[in-house]
Amino acid sequence: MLPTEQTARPPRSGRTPRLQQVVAAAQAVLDADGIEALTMRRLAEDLGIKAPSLYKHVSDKAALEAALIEDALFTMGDALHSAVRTPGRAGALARLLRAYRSSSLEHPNRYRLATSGQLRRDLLPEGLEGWAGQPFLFAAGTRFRSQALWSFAHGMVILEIDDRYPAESDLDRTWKAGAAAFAH
Amino acid sequence: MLPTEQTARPPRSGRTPRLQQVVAAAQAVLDADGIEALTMRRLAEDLGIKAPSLYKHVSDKAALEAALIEDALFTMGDALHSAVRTPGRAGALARLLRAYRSSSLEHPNRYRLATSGQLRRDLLPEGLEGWAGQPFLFAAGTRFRSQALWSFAHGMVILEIDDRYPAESDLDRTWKAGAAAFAH
DNA sequence: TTGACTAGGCTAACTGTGTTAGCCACATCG
DNA sequence: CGATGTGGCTAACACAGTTAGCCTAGTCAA
Repeated sequence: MLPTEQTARPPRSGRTPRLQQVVAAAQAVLDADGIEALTMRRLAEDLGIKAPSLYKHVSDKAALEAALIEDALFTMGDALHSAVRTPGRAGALARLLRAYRSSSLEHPNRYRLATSGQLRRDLLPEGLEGWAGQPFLFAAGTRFRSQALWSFAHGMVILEIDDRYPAESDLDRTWKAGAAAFAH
Repeated sequence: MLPTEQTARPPRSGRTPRLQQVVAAAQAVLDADGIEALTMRRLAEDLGIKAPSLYKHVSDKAALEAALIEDALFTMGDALHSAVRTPGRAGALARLLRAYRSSSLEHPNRYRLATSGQLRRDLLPEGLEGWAGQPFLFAAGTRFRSQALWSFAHGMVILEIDDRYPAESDLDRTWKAGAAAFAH
């Protein structure tokens, strides 16, 4: 998600049907029980096979996670692009933030996987990150405001997912305060 | 780091001398080679003992990590408090952000450990988080602006640590853009 | 001085993790 | 018919955290 210059939506990586089933099962585990539950043995069991058989379809666990990250970035990127595109230019920033918040909190485990820790860019479609972050550049004007806005949005989401805000927090109002700050 | 009402600096947790040596060695591993290098066997080896002996001083690996997190939050909290206290109220926001950025990037592995993922609050001194985040409330005025500002700062730092910005990014200017947005 | 207790080490071993080597059954197709 | 590719299997390895049980040296009270 690095807002740079104009980038087209990159092509999805090719997957065999069986691999697609494996990735789908992995995503189900991730969504249901979190990344620490996503073990090769658990995944294999859900598929009705044994763990070593997974390596007929995936080279690594890292490659499997990269597939999940790819899907997450495509889904989120689509949501952000459509949020920024829809009506007119006015209000694009608010719509972008709403879309960012809702699409990330809808699948918190996917979001955390896709946006935390080091990213194996060599396992992802080239340009995917840049394309997904594109809407921020559109909504914020300059590159710097775009990155600052993204930092704010990511901070909000990841801190909420990781349960870092006090229980009594009114995060709606915090989002509004941030949006107001960046609205000029 | 949850800015709420006024909180005093909590007391450090008590540690036996030997435990303090263990924690210090763990911090050295963390700083040098990252959290994934911090294994019980590696830590024991650095101390010249065997892994099971560590359990004479620490109940869990989680408790060990909690000790590292505690130290990180105290260090960072002190830096933030002193940044906000120093001269006058004017410019407190800019000084706070500078202190946040520099003190976190000074020890990126500590910062990531302390601020990412679920926090075992039951293993930390009560009130530590709130005290450490206190300066944000002072600098931002309202609770909501405080949380939004913290989200921005955390997003900036963690995305830089995790290498999520494009290589050509001028993060100085991005920080300035964010600071300007929150300055009103 | 002796005995109890504590601190702090040790080895052996268990479970769960990712992963590899090597084998085997079946389908497809020249 | 036979070759080849697909997709399973078992056995096994290295390394993770962790536990049980044992041993040694020091401290300290009776």
